[in-house]
Amino acid sequence: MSAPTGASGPREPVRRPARTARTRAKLFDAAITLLGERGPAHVSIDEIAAAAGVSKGTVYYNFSSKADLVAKVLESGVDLMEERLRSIPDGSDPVDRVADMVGRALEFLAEYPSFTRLWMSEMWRPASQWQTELSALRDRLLSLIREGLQAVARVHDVDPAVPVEQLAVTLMGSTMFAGLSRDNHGPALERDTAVAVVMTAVRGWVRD
Amino acid sequence: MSAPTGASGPREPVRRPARTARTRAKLFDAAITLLGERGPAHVSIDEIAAAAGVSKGTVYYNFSSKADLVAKVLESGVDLMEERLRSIPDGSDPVDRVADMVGRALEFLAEYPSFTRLWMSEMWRPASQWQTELSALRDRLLSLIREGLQAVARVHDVDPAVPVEQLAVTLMGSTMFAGLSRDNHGPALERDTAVAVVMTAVRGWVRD
Amino acid sequence: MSAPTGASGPREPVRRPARTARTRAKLFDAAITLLGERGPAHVSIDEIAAAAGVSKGTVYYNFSSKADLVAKVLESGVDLMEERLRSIPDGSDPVDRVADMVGRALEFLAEYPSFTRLWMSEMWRPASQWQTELSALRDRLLSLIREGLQAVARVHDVDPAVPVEQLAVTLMGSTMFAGLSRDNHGPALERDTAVAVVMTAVRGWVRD
Amino acid sequence: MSAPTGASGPREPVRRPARTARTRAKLFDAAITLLGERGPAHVSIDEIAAAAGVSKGTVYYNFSSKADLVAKVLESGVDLMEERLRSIPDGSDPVDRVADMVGRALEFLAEYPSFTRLWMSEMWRPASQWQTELSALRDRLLSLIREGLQAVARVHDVDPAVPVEQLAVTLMGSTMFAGLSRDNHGPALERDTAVAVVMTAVRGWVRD
DNA sequence: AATGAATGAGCATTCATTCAT
DNA sequence: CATGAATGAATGCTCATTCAT
Repeated sequence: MSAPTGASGPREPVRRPARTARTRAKLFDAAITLLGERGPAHVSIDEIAAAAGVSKGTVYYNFSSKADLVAKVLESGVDLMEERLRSIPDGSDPVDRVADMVGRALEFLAEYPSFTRLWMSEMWRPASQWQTELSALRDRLLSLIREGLQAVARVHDVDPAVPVEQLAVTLMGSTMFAGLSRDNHGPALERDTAVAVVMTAVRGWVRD
Repeated sequence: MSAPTGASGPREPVRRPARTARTRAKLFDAAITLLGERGPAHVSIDEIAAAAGVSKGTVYYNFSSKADLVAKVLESGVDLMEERLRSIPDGSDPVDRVADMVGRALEFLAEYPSFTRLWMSEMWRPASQWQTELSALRDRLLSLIREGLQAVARVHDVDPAVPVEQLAVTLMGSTMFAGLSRDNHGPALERDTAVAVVMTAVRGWVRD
Repeated sequence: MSAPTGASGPREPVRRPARTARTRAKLFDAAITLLGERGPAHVSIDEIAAAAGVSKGTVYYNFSSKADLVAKVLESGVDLMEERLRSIPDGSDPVDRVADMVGRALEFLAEYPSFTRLWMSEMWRPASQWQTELSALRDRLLSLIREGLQAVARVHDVDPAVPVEQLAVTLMGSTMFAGLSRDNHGPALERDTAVAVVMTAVRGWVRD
Repeated sequence: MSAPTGASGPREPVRRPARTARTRAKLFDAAITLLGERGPAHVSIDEIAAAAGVSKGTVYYNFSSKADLVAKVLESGVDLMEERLRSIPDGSDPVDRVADMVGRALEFLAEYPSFTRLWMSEMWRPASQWQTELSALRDRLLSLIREGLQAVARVHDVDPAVPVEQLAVTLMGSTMFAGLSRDNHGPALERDTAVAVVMTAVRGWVRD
């Protein structure tokens, strides 16, 4: 299973970037899987290096520290997820668009269960810890959801007692728990059913 | 702030000298805070012992291993939360009872933010890891929610496309994310508003 | 050869100090030898532990870091040397007392050649590095020499163009180089001859 | 401040492209400073390369190993110092010539404090270590001093109890300590005073 | 002549765990 | 009950060195 190397792209216009890019991709792949399965603390750099087929030194040549590697992996995962959620075609009813977002998110979570677990367990740590702004990553996704909900609020009559901001947070929670639960119990749950379950909240919010 | 040592229940032959009980309480307190703040992997037994004001040996006199300590802490937290959620008076409309549960859960999460964070990041780990049945703990809470929802389904017309089982999972997700978010952003969000936000899902489910 | 564990003494009145004291002594012994022979950078903690017959962890149980160990070794060596130089009986002519000091210093250097080399190579490092005040250690010895010279100046007519302060520094240099040289070329050089050579400077200073 | 690259002499076939020469000079400069400040063990090739503004590979293109670089730096420093001390005009009283040597040495040490510190801390290491013959370097300087002293002995009545050989060693020690001390305490000490202090030993030796 | 990516051995340090007292 | 000294396996990280380009 390939890791969400997403937005890394052709970053440096240097002389021998191909080699580096390949190395990094291999590391991302290996890292995401291991980190997600056992959690950062229970995976050693040695293991990641071995899984990626490079030497330990190479990890440190490409990432400044273990924390940096974890952060970069998390970041690239969120990049990729965001990209997917952003690419939803305009036009349909805002509620359908939110449903689409939820569906795509669930797909993504099913595709990268390791990322999901990793993201889940790091997400709410006091921001300081993995120096990257985990909260910034979180906020990027939350903004996306919020925007979707705001679009809904613009064309529908919604419960004014429910702050969009907060609804976005709970929606994110529902989606992630649904995704993790699906992963845990096998593909028992249809994608559409899962979406329906999560969307229940949106339907309860809209009062038309 | 004291840790949720509460419901450890009459697990051990009660006539354990008082000293032990006090020692354990101190350890639970210290452990819960540190573990929640930084995650089990980033807290050493030394630190916990120091924070509890006992020697390292004492930790091992009272718990068989670090994993055991973490498991016991998690377990006692879930015990306490469960107890609180169970003690909801009968009689009112099932929807109100679910709302009450959500409210109490949010209160609990606010009271023990460290436990919340710890629980959150361990919750979805492949069950093997901390040998305790993390999933068993999860299921105990999920059952509670499920029962609440089933009671709702018994007296209300609910969306048949939404499996109660799954709705319970997403409700748990919403609640925990709401709780964590509240903790992160200060007490900005009123308890009742938070409850309303989470309950949106239930309202969307009920079709009366 | 035993290390200059000197002033460590019965430091802590704790419960089981004997074991600790013995462990530390073994470590000092092993450390001084290895550090002096190859320099701190070329001796690993593993080696020191092995030479002392303890485990690596024990080193860290007793010293907070490698730098700390080096610093403590240096300190205890200087302690011991100072002690020896201080114990010179009063009464004789100040010049003889200085000669006595030089002689004892040379003896000490011959006794602990490893310490000598270590001390020599660390002595003039920019004070910051081994956080201990290396310069403080240096100054302790310099003060001793300076006092000896001042006593000389009090009863003899000395060259006023030569600051005592500076003469002390050069005397220290002569002595250490003489000591190292003696160590390098075997015991070829008699103690008394070596003293005479170093004392040449004092004799040139006194103009009676 | 430029490093004492000076006397590297006509070692390599002179028609080495200018580029190499410049590269080496930059490396010498960077190396001398860093090595002196922190000691060889605490300076990495990366740092030296960076400070010299070249890539790491370039260091290895120009020097066979780190030890080689250190050795070459040391060697070229001693070369330069020796050159300066040799160029003292004949004619005057041998004692004055020795004083002149001491003065020039002190000047040199003040000019290249980094070299001084490096030289000082490596000087007395068991010869094996930096495979260069450190002792050979030392001996070159000692010979110079010895010759100066022998000239003195030829025209003056000197203390026969003091072997010239040994006096040379202590003179070297005095001079280096004086130099280092001057560097440490700022230029507080006049050159001439410093010379006078060191020369005290010679004056004590001459009995006219 | 120079570079930078990759390497892997080496090392300081941490930490759960044991055990004699 | 409790402690603190000791352990040793595990691990993050550094760095001299190599080599294809």
